[in-house]
Amino acid sequence: MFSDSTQATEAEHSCAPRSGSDRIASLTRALPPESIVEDLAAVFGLLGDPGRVRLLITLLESGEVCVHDLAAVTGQSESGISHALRLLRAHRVVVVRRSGRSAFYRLADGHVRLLLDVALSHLGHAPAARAVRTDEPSSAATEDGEALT
Amino acid sequence: MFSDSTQATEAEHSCAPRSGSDRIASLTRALPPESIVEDLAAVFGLLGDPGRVRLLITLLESGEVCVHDLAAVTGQSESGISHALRLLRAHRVVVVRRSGRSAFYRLADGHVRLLLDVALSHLGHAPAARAVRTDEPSSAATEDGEALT
DNA sequence: TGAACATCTGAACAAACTATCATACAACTG
DNA sequence: CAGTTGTATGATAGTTTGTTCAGATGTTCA
Repeated sequence: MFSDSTQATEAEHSCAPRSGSDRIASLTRALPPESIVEDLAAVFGLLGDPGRVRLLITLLESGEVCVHDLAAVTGQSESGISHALRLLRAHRVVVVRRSGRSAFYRLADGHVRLLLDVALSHLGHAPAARAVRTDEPSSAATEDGEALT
Repeated sequence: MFSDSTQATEAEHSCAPRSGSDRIASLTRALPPESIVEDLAAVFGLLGDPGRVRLLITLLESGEVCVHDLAAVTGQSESGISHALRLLRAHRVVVVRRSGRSAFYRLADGHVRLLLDVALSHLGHAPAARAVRTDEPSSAATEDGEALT
């Protein structure tokens, strides 16, 4: 886990020249190696497309689905689904089981469910697909979120 | 949470005409509304860039950092950082506190930490920033992951 | 074997994004 | 007040990404 150091150097922080070159150095050192950062970004990037999100949620709900059905459910072309699955496969997000001329895909592990749930709770929506909690009205809209013009 | 229904209709699944139009219908119904899917994808998309990942990890480690220092730590231009922060702010991933001519940013909530940790554990790396386990050599490469040519 | 089927792949184009530069603005300093 | 500093913005060029089409591969069945 990333260490939880919310104490920072804020009080003495000047942000002007010499704001804390040692603090900058230690923060820089704390960054993971670039290869890991890139892997992280790549995995998140995979989830950064509505079509792939629908695809993954479908797999989440049903366990194992073939390409043809994934296309039907998510409303995308079978070619598009195949391309998407290829990317997801390469990053071990999904695994395939082939049987005859069909290919059945499922999630490789439980991480995706967790990621989607955490992101949903960030949005303020309840993490469930159907049981969407509409309480906790719009606490999110009262904050800072200026809608990019 | 998304319901965990790994039992599916797999046995009877034919994938040929009439593979289970009712199953397809029910899976389609189970998909969240498009607006939520798009919000989900948007948030993940924000994490799908190495520069923004470094930025967020820095905030994760230090609590509150000004734009100038974020640029120094993550090795990006101040303009680039400012653009990135604008996007993150719009999606309520970070919040800003202004003091004088400086702007101090911090994570809006704990979700980001969770997302990064889950994604890291998916990669098979230890979730820590510095304590990167280099054992478990390439167990990941033995699976299916065909490296896109 | 030949036709229908399920999936996969490569190439091409449009759309979206990133990085960069120049500049604008507000706040502090002298 | 003029100059400097920290941050924010707009526009642009260059790259990446998603989508689509055409076709390739491998499977089943008559």
